[in-house]
Amino acid sequence: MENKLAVQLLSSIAQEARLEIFRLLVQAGAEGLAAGAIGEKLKIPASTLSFHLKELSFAGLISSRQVSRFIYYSANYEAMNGLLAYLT
Amino acid sequence: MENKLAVQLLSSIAQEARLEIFRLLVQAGAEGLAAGAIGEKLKIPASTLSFHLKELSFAGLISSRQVSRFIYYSANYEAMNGLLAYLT
DNA sequence: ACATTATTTCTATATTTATGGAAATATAGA
DNA sequence: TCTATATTTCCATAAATATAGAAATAATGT
Repeated sequence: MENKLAVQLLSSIAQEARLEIFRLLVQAGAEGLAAGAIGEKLKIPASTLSFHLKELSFAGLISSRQVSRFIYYSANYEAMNGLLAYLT
Repeated sequence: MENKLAVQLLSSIAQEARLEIFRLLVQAGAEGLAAGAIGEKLKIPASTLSFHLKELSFAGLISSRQVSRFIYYSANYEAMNGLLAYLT
């Protein structure tokens, strides 16, 4: 992994809301959680949440899939493991 | 470890210059490196470097000790390990 | 087609963080 | 004490990031 990529991954979770979101998604497991459920659980306004989800997605730490009108987000363990490996 | 503390640690290395500094100090081992040597190696102006070193110190990721006119900085492995543990 | 619900994009604004020159401070040798 | 060198603090400025309301888009069932 390269420095810049590592910084991107780190930046994406170096933020309270995003770290909470990520950890919540880790707990949620493979099925993940719909955006609305995340926002409700963490009390984050929809547009703010969307901004953070985009950041995490862009960094590759989470992925999403559409289920009817909902968009389910789930944690990407591999990306996180890659980061941990780089830091060690 | 608590969320806010983790964010603080993450923020301190979620920055290109600081991640480079930290990694350089990990390589340097227990003896560490003087501020000037770090700045020279990484081509960072003194005042900018000082700012970043303060950030890393504040987060507890590095520590410093004075040796004559030099200030040697070294990596704090424990802090990093604590962070990694939290993220896993 | 319409109404409903979920999510995102747009936009402005606020806040935080980074940068580096100049001046100040600290340490030590002559 | 004077001088040289190392590092930090001060300061202004620039750049990046976060926030959230309002409007737009998307998906679905009726």
